[in-house]
Amino acid sequence: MSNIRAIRGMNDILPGETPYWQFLEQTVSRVLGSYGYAEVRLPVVEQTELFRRSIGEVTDIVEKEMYSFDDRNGESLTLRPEGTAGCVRAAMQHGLLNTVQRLWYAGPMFRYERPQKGRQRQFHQIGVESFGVASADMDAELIVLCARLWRELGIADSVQLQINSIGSPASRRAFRDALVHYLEQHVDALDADSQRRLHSNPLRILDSKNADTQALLDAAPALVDYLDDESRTDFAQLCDLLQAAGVPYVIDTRLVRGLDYYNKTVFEWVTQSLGAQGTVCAGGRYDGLVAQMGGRAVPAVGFAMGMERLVLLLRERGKPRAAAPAAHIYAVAAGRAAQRAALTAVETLRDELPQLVIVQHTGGGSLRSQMKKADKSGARVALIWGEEEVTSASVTVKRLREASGETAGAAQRRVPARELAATLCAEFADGQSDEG
RNA sequence: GUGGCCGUAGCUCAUCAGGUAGAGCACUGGAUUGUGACUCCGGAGGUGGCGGGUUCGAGACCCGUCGGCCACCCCA
Repeated sequence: MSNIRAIRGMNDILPGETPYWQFLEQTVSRVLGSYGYAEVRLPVVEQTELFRRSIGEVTDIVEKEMYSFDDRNGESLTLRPEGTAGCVRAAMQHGLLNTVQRLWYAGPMFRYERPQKGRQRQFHQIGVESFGVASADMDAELIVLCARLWRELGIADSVQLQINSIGSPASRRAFRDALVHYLEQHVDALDADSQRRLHSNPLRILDSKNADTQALLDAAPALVDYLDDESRTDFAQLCDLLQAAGVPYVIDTRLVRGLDYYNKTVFEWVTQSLGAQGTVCAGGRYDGLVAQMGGRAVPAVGFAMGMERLVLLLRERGKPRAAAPAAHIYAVAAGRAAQRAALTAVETLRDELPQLVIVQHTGGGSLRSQMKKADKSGARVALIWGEEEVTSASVTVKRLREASGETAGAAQRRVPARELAATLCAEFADGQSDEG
């Protein structure tokens, strides 16, 4: 085996996997489309500055996880670590923000992290962003949309919704100061990671996994008590709408988000069945980001789903509905003349019966070995061309998966070439095209 | 960046007190010079992740390194 391997944390998605991805992509595209969201396709590379300014200088992503490099002209570029920044940039650049915009995108993101279950260096997200609506009914729309998506994907039982409000920047600042003030008096009781975060990113201490730290937080100032009136009423409205829509949720007052641009509503869909990386979808409001990037003040909400994590859930739930189609027909030919006849006949067949999956044997070999391939392809019918068929302008049609009990005589017959399409049409008329 | 576990054929794994590797599946040829599945016979495929050390001798022991998995951190 060659020394050249895929980069750590950047995985190949092989034929056994792609049906799950296709099912996911098709379902997402359909559901989002039905809510009036339009797909955008954005560059994978952006100016490094874009991410520094939007995600936040002191976040782990910007500090140590970005794949950055200098372009040939010396400009610093970065493989996007998340999608929102680029989406905002594109919307601003092309003047899409004069009206309400509902957008979505899907694609690879890059973060230099240690791989583990549900986490890799190149991973894929589906992002959904809404611009221009400040009220909580928009937040509700996004969450309800998620809930529908989980139902369509068949994983609704596996995920749980957690929501919170982190308030306006001003109220969060006030809370932050109070929290730091409180924790500074208990520094020694904090775990090492939380001590480090105390001044860099104190809000993150709230969702520390350390039990002692969590105990300490019980007596700490609570984010809820610092919320501004607007955040409070908007959050109440969101809860009310979710209730009306029948979407269950739990309020997690310690839920915060890692990226700087969030405000007000934040939410996460989490699962128990993915190990330590249980967040399958997360997002929130980011009303200040567009202005911060130099645009008008445009309110926005959005979220991102981790496709690898969703695929893991789909796999747990068994076969996807959009499986790769097994071959219906395998075409076999012995000899040069037969090969010519087979190729042209099969091409004609594809014109006449485009819904059939026809695999044409290539690579020669004995008829026997070709038939072995036919069997392994999973095809229900083999078409056989040999000398006799060529001279008599006919084809042998052989059933490979005869239901037990049927007469052996029906298993194989020779039909005139011009009747082939009609014969196969009848053969597959039951509509049961295939089963993996 | 830190920690734990692991690294033998394409895949799943085995072997032994340290004495130059084996099975199943998959692949392939044949048993039927025009026909698959079941069965039978044969074949190919491994520098035992890589490098060093101990030893008369190492896949098995030691060290290093690379890679994988999981966890911390962080996040989708």
